[in-house]
Amino acid sequence: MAKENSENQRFICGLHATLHVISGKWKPLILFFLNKGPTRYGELKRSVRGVSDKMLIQQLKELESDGIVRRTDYGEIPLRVDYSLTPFGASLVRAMEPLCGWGEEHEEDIAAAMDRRKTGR
Amino acid sequence: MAKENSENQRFICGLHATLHVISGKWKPLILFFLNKGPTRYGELKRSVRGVSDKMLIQQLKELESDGIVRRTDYGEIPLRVDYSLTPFGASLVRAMEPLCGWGEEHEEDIAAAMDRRKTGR
DNA sequence: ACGGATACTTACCAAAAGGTGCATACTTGA
DNA sequence: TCAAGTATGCACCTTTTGGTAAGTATCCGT
Repeated sequence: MAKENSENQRFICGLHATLHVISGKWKPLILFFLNKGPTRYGELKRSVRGVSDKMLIQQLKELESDGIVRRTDYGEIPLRVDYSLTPFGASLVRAMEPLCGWGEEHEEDIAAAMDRRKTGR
Repeated sequence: MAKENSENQRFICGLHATLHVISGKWKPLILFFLNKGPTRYGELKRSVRGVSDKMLIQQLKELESDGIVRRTDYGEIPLRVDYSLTPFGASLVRAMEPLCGWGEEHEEDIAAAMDRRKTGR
C-alpha cells in the first residue's frame, strides 16, 4: 500500500482520467439511460438497442467497479436486478453535459467527417 | 444539403458523437498541448511523451479531418509545419473543461479502480 | 561526406475491444 | 412438460487499435 503519489502523475490531465471511465462502445448510452432513473437489466437491454448480453454486463460491471453505477439485486423470487447511478455517477453525468451539448450542436459536421473517412477517403 | 434529420438519429446523444472525435489514445493529450498555442510537429512529439511518429501523425490527421486541428505547412526551406486548434476545435476544448475538472477531482478514485481491475480482479 | 534534424510513410505484429452463440438456474404460464 | 422470460457466464473468433522498426527526402553544420 502507501504508494504516495508525490509526483506520481498517472494522468496528464483530468480528461485523460475521465476518458478511462466513459470510454467503451456502450457506456455513454448506458449512462444516458440510467440518468433517467433506475432501470432493470432487461429494460436497459431493450433501450440500448444492439448490445449483446455479454457487452451490456461487461460494461455495467466496469461502471460498477468504477463506482459510477450501483447494481441492486432484490433477491426476489423471479430474478430481479436493477441498475442506477451513484451520486458519483450523477456528478459525472453532469460534467458530461457540455460535451453532450457540443455534440448535439455539431452532430452533422461530425457525421460528415465520419462518412468522409469511411467512403473514398 | 438539406438532409433534414427527421428520424435520422446517427448518435443516441451528443456525447456519443463527441466521443467519436476525442477518443484515441493520444487525442486528449494532443488537444491539451495544442490548447496552449500552435505547436510544431517535433515540439508536439517531445511534449506528448511516448507517442511514436505513426501514432502522432495518425491522430493529428484524424483531428484535422474532423476540423478540430489545422495543419500549417510554411513551405520553408528547412521543413516547417505546425498544428493549431481551429475555432471549432477551441469550442470543443471549452466543452471538455468540466470533464477535465471532474477527472482532476476524482483522479485518485479512478486510479484506484483501475488498479483493482489490473491486479487481483 | 557524414551525422543529425525536420516531417512524415510504410510494412508488419501484438494486444485490446467487441461480437456470436451456447449454457446455466430458476420461475411462471400454457 | 415445454416454451419463454429473468440475469448472467463462458468459449471462441474477428475487428480495431496501437506499437516497433524501418525508410524517404531535404537541409544544415562540421
